[in-house]
Amino acid sequence: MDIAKQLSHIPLFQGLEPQYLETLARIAVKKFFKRGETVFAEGDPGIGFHIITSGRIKVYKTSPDGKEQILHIMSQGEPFGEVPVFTGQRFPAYAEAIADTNTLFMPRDDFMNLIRTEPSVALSMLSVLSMRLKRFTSLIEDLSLREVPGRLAAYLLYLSERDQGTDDINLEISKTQLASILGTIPETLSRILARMTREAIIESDDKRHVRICDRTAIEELAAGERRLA
Amino acid sequence: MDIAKQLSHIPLFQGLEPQYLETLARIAVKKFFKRGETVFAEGDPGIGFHIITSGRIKVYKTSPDGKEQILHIMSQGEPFGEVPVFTGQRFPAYAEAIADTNTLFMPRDDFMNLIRTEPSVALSMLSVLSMRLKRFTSLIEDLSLREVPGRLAAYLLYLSERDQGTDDINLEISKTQLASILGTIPETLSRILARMTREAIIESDDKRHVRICDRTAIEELAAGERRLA
DNA sequence: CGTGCGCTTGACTTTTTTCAATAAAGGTGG
DNA sequence: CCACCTTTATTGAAAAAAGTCAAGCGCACG
Repeated sequence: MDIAKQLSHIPLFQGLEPQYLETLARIAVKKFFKRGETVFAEGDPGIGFHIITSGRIKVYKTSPDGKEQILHIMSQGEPFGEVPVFTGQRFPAYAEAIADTNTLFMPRDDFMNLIRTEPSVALSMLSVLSMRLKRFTSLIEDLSLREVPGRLAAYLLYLSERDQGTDDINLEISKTQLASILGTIPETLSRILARMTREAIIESDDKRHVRICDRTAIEELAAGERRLA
Repeated sequence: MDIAKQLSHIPLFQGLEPQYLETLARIAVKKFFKRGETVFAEGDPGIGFHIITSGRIKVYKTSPDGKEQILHIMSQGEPFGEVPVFTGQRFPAYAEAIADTNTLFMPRDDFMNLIRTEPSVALSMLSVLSMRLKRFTSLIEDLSLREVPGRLAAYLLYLSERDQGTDDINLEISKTQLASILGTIPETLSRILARMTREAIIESDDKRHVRICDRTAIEELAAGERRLA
């Protein structure tokens, strides 16, 4: 597919004039990653960043003994790996394809040149990084100030809201990965889902799906006004 | 003092041409906050950001029951509160002066105009936000993958390194605030400092000072290769 | 048709928090 | 300069939350 056309659908480049899209299209490199493949590792030098055109990527940290904390899961249209482009340092985390994924790779130097001549791209990128800081802020708040049931409740509300307030939530990821997003382990998540089911707050099958039965209870859990028995 | 001169010392504006410094100086507004005063609250609209010229600011989140997680402590030359400038949304956290503090306040619209005409400022700001993302990444890693002794050890190493590798570390903040940075409570921190002292890894008096006695042990704790008895 | 991975559950351990009490330090006003 | 009061730090005992280890189930995939 035509790269310029793909680029024109990326939020980061919305409103960019066609001539610059052409420039970008010339410098962008198509890449493909098989499910399970590592895109970059913590400590790798960051010579550019990726934009996802299809598939899904998880960005995560690991502990010496193998536990994993997912920082975000990125899908179509989202850029990732930009931090070392602007700090000039190395990747602070790992990235791995959790589905077969196509990306456009933007080499650092070319992209920096574009930014120098095209302020709207700089502003878009500032917005992207700021949104990400905001999300990290929430994640830190969750990890530090809430217990796992509260984090789970907040996450379910977030997914529900993103899908127009539906009660039928498609997790889209495995429960093991959900545990890693919530900063816990599968056993703990499993137990808490069981408790919430027992209290008729949710229904949960094993098919990456959760149904909210008592939204008020979920909201109270997320707000810390309620606890599970 | 002359605002343009103050601005010329701010890393964010290094290398900016004098004419732009003059422009900035005209739009910047001097502000003063007394120790304990709130600079902004979570949810406030972000009509601009601050740059610290003297003093110290803590940026933090709170839980319903009053526990507090410090996101960062900012001092001279550092900007804070930029996120809503670029997201167009509200402040995602609180900011409070923990010492008498002077800032330069940069109104959003004027600053955005500067960025549109001066790419070097945009690049500086991208660098600032990227560094912050990197630090948040570490904080998330700490909170999720390490226990409190490991976090404390990593923090001590960070402070030591920042001060040219000295063994005599000046915390500069109260132990209550250190606990809040580490994502725990004063009691837990106190106990862990006591255990580390008992094992002759550190010496800790109550005067915002810690001395590293066994650096290897600290490094092993930070790397998760060792645990306290 | 088995092998493996994801998920669940139970029993147990570890870590951290909570609650309470005390001690020490620092600032304020007389 | 001292008494007083608030804040900060420490310690113990008990409770709660989450993690570890181990076992078992079921479904998907080769």
